[in-house]
This record gives sequence, C-alpha cells and structure tokens, in this order.
Amino acid sequence: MSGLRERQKADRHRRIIDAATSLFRESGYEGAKIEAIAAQAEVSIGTIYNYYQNKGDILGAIVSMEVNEVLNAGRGVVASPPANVGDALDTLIGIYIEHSLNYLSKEMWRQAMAISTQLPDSPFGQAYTALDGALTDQIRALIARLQQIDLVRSDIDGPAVGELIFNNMNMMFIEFVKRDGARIPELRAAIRRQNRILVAAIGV
Amino acid sequence: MSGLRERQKADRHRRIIDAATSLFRESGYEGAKIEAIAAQAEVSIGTIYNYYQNKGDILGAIVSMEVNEVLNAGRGVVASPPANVGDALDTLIGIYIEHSLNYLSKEMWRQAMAISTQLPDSPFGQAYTALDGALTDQIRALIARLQQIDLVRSDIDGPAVGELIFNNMNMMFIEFVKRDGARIPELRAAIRRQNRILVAAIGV
DNA sequence: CAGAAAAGTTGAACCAATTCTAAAATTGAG
DNA sequence: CTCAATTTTAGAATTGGTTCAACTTTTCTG
Repeated sequence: MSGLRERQKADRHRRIIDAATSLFRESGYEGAKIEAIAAQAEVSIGTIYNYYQNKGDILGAIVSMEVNEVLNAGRGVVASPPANVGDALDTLIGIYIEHSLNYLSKEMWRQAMAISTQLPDSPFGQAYTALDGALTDQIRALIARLQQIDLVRSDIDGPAVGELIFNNMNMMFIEFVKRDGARIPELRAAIRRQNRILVAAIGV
Repeated sequence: MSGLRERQKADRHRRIIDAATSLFRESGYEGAKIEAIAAQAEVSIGTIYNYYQNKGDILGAIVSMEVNEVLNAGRGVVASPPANVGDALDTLIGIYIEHSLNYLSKEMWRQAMAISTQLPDSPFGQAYTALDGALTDQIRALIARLQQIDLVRSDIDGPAVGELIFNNMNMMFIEFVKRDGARIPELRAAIRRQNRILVAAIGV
C-alpha cells in the first residue's frame, strides 16, 4: 500500500488546490469556472468531482488552511497574554483579523460564509462550523488564562463571555467582508469599543 | 397614469410572491424551480425576471415582510418595557425569535442569509443589511429607553451595547437555523445566559 | 509475469438559473 | 379613434455546475 497511487492522489489534490487558489484570487469564486480549474490543474472535470463534492468544498479546503494558520498564530497569545484584559483581547482578535486576508479575498470569504450557511451538512459546512468552534474555544482559553493570573474575576461565566466575544467579532467580520470599502483599522476600533463594555464587567 | 398597467403589475407581483411562498415552503428554496413558480403564478419565466433580478430577490421580498412584522411587534416592548433589564432584553429577543419561523422555514432562512452575504450589493443583499440595521436600532432604542427610566446606567456606551447584543443574538440565530434539530427554548436560554453578563455590567 | 479486481479518470450529456430578442399589449398625442 | 412609441411578455437559447457510464491505470493474486 501507499505506492504510486497514493502519491498521484496527493499530487492531484495539491494541483487542484493550487489552481483553484490562483483562479479564485484572479477571477473571483464565480468567475473561476470548474473547467478552467481542471485545465490549470491538468486534470479532468470528473476528477475534480472525485476529490471534492462540489465547487464549494474546494474553497472550503483553502479556508481551512487559512483558519488553521490563524489558530496557530493565536496560541502564542493565549500562552502568554498581555498584562491587561483589554489588550489581551485586542491582541488575539488583532491576529485573527490581520491574518484573515492573507490568502483569501473578501469575495472568497463571502462565498465561504454563504456556502457554510447554505449547506451546513456538506463537508465544508461542517468543517466551517468546527473552525468557528475552535476559534470560540481559543477565546475561551484566553479568558480562562486571564482568570488564572487574576486579571479576570474568577466568578464570571467564562464560556459564555468567550462565546459572546467571538459571536460579536464574527458578526463584525461578516459585515466587514460584505463592504469592499471597509478597512481593518476601523473594524478593530469598533470591536475594541464593544469589548470595552465587557472588559469593564469582567476585569478584576 | 396608473391605469390598467399599474394594476396588472401589482397583481403579478402578488401572484409571484404567493406562488413562491407556497412552493418554497413545500419543496424548499432549491426544490422550487423558477419554471414551477412561473406556472403557478400564471406568468412566464421572463416576466419573473422582469420583476425580480434573480431567484434570491423573490425570497428577499418574503423575508422583508417577515422581518418587518417582527420589527412592528418589537415596538410595543420598546415603548413599555418590563421593569428590569434582563427581562426587557429577553422579551424583545423572545419576540424576534418566536416570530422568526412563522412564515420562513429554517431552510429559507439559511438561503436568505447565504444570499445576503454572497451578494451584498444586490437589492436583496442591501435590504437584508438594512433590516439587520433596523433590528440593531430597535435594541439600541430599548437600551436608551431603559436609561431614561434609570434601569440602565446613563454613562454606558448604549449604541455599542446594542450592537453587541444584536450581533451575539444574530450569530446565535444563524447557528440555530443551521441545525435542524435545534429548539427555540434552548436558543433563548443560551442567549439569556450570555446577556446576563452584560446585564450585570450595565444595570444600575 | 499474466490476468482479474479494484480504484480512479474522463468528458459528453443533463439540468436549472439566467439572458436575449421577437412579438404583444398599453399608453398618449394628434 | 388611430397609430407610433414605450413597456412588458414569452419562451427558446445560453451557460456553467454536476452526474454518470465507459475507459484506463494501478494493485493484487497465483
């Protein structure tokens, strides 16, 4: 086992993702025709559908990579957070937001979000929900960490606060990608302003 | 002006919406073919596209009606809210949620949300964003009202709190419609739990 | 190594949304 | 009342994602 066939498979996966990434960025999600992706990946249309259930799942694979990078980058902040609650949240959220447009354009984000609500049970839909869950957990972990070092009151409902912060950030991010003109600094400022209220409520 | 042609136009609009509503509920958004909607509305396919830019805009018109009803129902709560912050929020949010599945199925909501992120500049996308804005404003109005009657501290950032509450509720609602098994009481309980933190922070 | 089984590939055909253009209906000026 | 301009309708043609049956390639068995 794991001979030629395995290697070819991995190679085709990579070629499809590479082709899709460049075409999505170049012509947008809708503009990138499956036929063109197949041609650039040097694979037939049928093969693409053998590897991915539908066009959305190809985008899904790209989004997954991006979000996993973001999660990784966030680990450092959770491990040793800035020494006050507001800055800690702002730093973690800053990492999420600043990394978010590295590989994915706003248009790609919009499509990804749309597909994940439209088809919550498709492979991508489930993966996207899991990624949201992982981000929520990371924010919760930060809150727990801040409780450990006595920056956050130990009697507050940490999980609920974490989810509240994530949900608000996520919704703000959704609105952000919906407006092509929206800028990152303004987004971060708006979220800071909202979080200030929570910081006041949960800080020691 | 405004003779036969106007009346026919209004009539066709109504017939299309009626046909679409019943077919969407019966066969789902994807299952309801434009051809079938046209047939049931006794209109041609071309006519439908003359009245609505695309299939999504038809759904959009239905969503608009639904959300406007919800907004109307909310006015009463803002005018004379329950006498404590937690109950006031719970009542308003309760109205939103309990009314939300009257005309629209979860599947229809998923489609509507997906389209509004996918095509934020289409007529429907803009209308949907405006509706979200109206709901946010209503929650903000409730906060302002509670400040007037001294249930909420006057020095808190009302608009930011209102947006935070809306964003969290909306995100919870999105996850709710994504899971066919999710139930309204659990959704409301989860939102109450999250809002409790805010209530503690802003209450007098 | 030969040949059968398993796994994967291919692209033409299918389907439903959307576009397009010729035909029909309505309006308003004279 | 008539007819040219304007608006609207009809439905065939187009488009692009997805499916499927026939064909290849790889792996396994004796």
